[in-house]
Amino acid sequence: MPPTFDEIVASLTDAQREAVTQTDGPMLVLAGPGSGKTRVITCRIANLIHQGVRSHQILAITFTNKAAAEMKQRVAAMMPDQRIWISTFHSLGVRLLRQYADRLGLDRNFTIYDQSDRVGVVKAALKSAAIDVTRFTPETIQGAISKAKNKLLLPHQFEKQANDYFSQVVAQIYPVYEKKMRDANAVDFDDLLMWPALALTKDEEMRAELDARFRYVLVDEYQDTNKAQYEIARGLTIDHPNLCVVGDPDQSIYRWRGAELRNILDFERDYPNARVILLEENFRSTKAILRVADHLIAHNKKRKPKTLYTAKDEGSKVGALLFETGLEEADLVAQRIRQAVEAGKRHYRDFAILLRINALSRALESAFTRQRIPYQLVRGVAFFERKENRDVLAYLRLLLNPKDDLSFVRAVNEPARGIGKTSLEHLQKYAEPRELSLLAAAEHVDKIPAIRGKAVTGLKAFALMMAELRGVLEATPDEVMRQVIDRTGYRRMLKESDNPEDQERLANVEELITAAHQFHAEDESRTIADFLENITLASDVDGFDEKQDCVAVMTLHAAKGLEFPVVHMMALEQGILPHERSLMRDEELEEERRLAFVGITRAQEELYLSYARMREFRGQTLYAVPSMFLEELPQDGIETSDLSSSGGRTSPAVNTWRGSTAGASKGWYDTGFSDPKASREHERPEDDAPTGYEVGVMVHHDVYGVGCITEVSGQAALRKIKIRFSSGERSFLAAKAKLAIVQPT
DNA sequence: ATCCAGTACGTTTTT
DNA sequence: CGTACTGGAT
Repeated sequence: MPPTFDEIVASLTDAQREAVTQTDGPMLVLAGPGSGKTRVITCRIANLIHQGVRSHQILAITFTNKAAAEMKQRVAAMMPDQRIWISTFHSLGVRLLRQYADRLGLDRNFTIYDQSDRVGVVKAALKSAAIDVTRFTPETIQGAISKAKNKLLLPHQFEKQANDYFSQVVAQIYPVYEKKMRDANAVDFDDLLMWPALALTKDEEMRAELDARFRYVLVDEYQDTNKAQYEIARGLTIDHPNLCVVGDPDQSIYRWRGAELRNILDFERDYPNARVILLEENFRSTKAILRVADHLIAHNKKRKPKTLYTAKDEGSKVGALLFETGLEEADLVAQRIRQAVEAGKRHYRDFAILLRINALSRALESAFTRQRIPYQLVRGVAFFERKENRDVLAYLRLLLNPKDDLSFVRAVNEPARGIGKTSLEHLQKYAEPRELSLLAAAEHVDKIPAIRGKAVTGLKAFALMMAELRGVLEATPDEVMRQVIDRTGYRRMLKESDNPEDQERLANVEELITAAHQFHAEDESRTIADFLENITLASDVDGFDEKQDCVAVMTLHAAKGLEFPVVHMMALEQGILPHERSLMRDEELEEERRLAFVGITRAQEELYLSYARMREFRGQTLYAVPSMFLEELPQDGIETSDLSSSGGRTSPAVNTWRGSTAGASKGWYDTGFSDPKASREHERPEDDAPTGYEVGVMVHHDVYGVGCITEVSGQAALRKIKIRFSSGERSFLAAKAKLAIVQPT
């Protein structure tokens, strides 16, 4: 029997209850980590409904789709059958843009470009504006445009305040970029916030309409809102200032993305009669963990101090673990996890490994695979970023939005249709002055004399095929996907390829059909367009499934809002955490410290901070300097163990390396020995005695059938090979496995 | 037009 | 170390 609403309210602390029951007027909830923030928000929503507020008058905004889904579920548990609008800022933006498309001068079928699409647009803009900048990468320029948009600066406004050379270059490209976006009927992530924000500040009629519609607005993770998001929240709550924002300045980790800590710090200025509630009691972590977190974050100067406390036990000491190398770190952390599970103390799902950068996950993946430890890498969108999947999705995007030139270029010659670089350039030259999309130009290919031969028939066939496929769009998402894969020839291309990697690509593309099917099965009203939108707006954590019994591996950013019994934070080394690019500026360094704080406060019972003496980086092994944050922890609160293979015997004191070489500022020191590849070269006599087992060779196994070798490692008796069968990947000792090489026919 | 091999290049974090 | 792009050969 679930508790009644009254029982739930009764179980809240005084501060929490006040945040839940004071529903009218502006409210700022400063919620420390683990202080029951989500509980407060969901109870507040439930309470509003309890008081008779209509569910469609409530808008709750979260940071990720996962958080939104969770919140919906928790509200539904208390107040069933209510349809409350809970979404991310970006999803809200999409809905507003589609709803008010006419008013904003947008076509309703716009495509949402992700960052890699945007880089493509910048490249195209550079090309068509004939600007040749070798000094700045398209990525950097894209980043600057993104920043401008976060600040709600349109091209002409940006130009006015472009003082340095870089900004002036960006100012030249920004309007071209915008033109291309409009021509392609595309919007980027920032547009999803910028357009609604500008509309709310400029179109009073629209603003008042929306303000009246959303009587109660709640914003989670308010410390991470940027100017555009601020204006959206503000614009919706002028006539009905029932805005409740929840956040923690100490957990602000998106400054680089335009987040303005000022938004939360100045809330009381914007809403002078705001009620401020502090949630300082932590219900998540042990005293030992909380003390470490508190001590660390106290080193930030630009900060409002607050006291964190918990009624929980002291718990075990926080462990600082030193390893010899990054590889050992991964191996031994994996081993510790496995031993705890095998001893029956823990489940795999109790563990999380938190990393500053994604690149660190490689070593872990290999350690987990070797030790047969189940894990999930929380990097949800990676699957859709594979070339083959992007290709297929490009077809779909082009079908839904024929003006999407970027997708046209991507799809038109994959599989090959004889349309090369020169033909495409001719097509572009024809289309641009005529304000035609590339697809429309392809339909007129007869009028373009410069295009000849195979390219003519190829373009015609492509245009015709797209026209035919457009008729399929009404089918279910999975059926549309299947038709696209089949009728574009994409499946055939992969199937007939003799490159073994293409068989995996085929499997991935087929997985898209399954994904579309599942998407539809969850809610039958969803279309293929919804599917595409969902993919582009998905965040990394969205794919994380805490019910699966495996170790979670993710970045510190992705971990925000989650909690785990045991947390391992890895690579606490200068240059990684804090990241080398933050070392120059105090504000960025403080953000790194907050990032560490977020990581530490994810832990409920046990926390381990690990680092290594040496770390392989970009092919060479460098000495690492322990993170300055380790020195900022209460020394009596942590227990340091040297688990390195040398046991600390041979290593000189870390301090003797400091500040001597050029690498000092970055925190890296050359170890003086060359990269491991060189030494591996010595011990590779196995290449002289070929066994026929090479990557790409097809083999037959008595049990698993035919598979393809994906990896060969080790030598002689220890030579191992990894084989991918249709049933999955398996490793064998080459000497023992009953394998026969299948001769290609 | 296409393919491949060689090189240049860069690497935080993400909706 | 890996990928992405360029320039050469076919």
